[in-house]
Amino acid sequence: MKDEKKRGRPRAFDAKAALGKARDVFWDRGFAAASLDNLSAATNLNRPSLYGAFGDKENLYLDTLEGYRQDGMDALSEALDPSLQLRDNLARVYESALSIYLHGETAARGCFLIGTATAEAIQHERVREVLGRSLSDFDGEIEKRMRLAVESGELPEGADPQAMARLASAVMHSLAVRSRAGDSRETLEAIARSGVELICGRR
Amino acid sequence: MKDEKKRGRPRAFDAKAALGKARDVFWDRGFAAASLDNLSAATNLNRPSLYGAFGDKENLYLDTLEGYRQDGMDALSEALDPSLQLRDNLARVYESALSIYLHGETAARGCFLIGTATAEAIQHERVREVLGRSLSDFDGEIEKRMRLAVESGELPEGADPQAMARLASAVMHSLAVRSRAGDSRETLEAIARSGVELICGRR
DNA sequence: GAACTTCTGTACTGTTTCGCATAAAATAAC
DNA sequence: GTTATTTTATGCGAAACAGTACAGAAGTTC
Repeated sequence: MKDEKKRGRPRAFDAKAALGKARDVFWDRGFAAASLDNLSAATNLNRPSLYGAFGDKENLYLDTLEGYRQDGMDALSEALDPSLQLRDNLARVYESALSIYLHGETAARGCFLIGTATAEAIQHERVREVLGRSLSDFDGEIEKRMRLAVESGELPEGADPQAMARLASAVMHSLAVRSRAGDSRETLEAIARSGVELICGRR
Repeated sequence: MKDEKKRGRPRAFDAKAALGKARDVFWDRGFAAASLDNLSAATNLNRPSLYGAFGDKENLYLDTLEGYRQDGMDALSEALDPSLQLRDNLARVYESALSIYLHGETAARGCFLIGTATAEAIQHERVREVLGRSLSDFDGEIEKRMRLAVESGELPEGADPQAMARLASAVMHSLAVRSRAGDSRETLEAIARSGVELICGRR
């Protein structure tokens, strides 16, 4: 499927790597403030190459958002390994999120989606669509794990898996915002810990 | 203090009203995508008047952020009336937030700070500062109420007021993001309700 | 090897951007 | 009324912007 040799001159760059570089530019500057010159410089691609591969700026941005969403869902599924306790699952979810948001302890970038797509969501319907879908997919994946936890007795019988999942997500949304606002790793880790405690009960 | 008649030609506009109009533009479009033409049209002010009154675009934006922060703190203090139960306090906080975020049921704008300042926080240090201060002031105000609740026995003795306050804020951060992502009022109200339940216990 | 197809680099276009220079208008102080 | 001071309106200007035309380069297919 993907190795059908297309004829004509082949690409001299790796589209996936270029998307990653472009994503970093959007992540730092937001969609509106990122210029095609910025993107061109970061990817080492001329504007015509960018257009040829990804379409216009909005399309390129949507592609980076979609990639981030996918990566996030993969990390989430991994963190929610049902052979572990729910409290460990949640702790892993937050830890994995923070490792992305804090980006190596130094510059805090927060969540790419919440940090940049939120701003564009009003004016750009397709951005709002990706953002909304990302949030609800995230909720849904956690909800599945919550449902298991109710069945297995990890959570009390009357607990509402959907509500619990949304609150677990809420803690992550808060980490996303706060890390971009400059909060320290210690503070964020403390919030994650107390979130786990509140949802799963004290050990 | 404020009525010292300055000489020279007096202003033909109400600066506070103009700030409100400018804030609406930033709220919809974000800082970077809002042009001075947009702002000038919305406020009915020429660009030189805007510059004279508020300085450059970033300064104007910072002023609108600061005003929003103030309004938010006022609304928060009012909602946290300590003669009511903590659970009613929180419910009022979320209700008041949603009334702003949803803006009359139709167009969901979310939170002005979280929806727009987050995007600029990396590149603009002064924006990050206002955002960080807003978040921590909010936490602090709720924490005061939580401390009272522990003293009065509304919360169990061992409860950590700071942690509880940050989690209460987290629910609001999530409402802020989700409303801008297009979630329905019903969904958001359900999340607010289960947040109150989780923090204050079932009735 | 010839023909065809696709990609890359340069350079361009027309628009939009922010911020300001300049001059006229409106008030206060004298 | 005159002068000083501040605000308005028009409109400029230099830079940045997104997107593309075009020509040459680098492959594939036959």
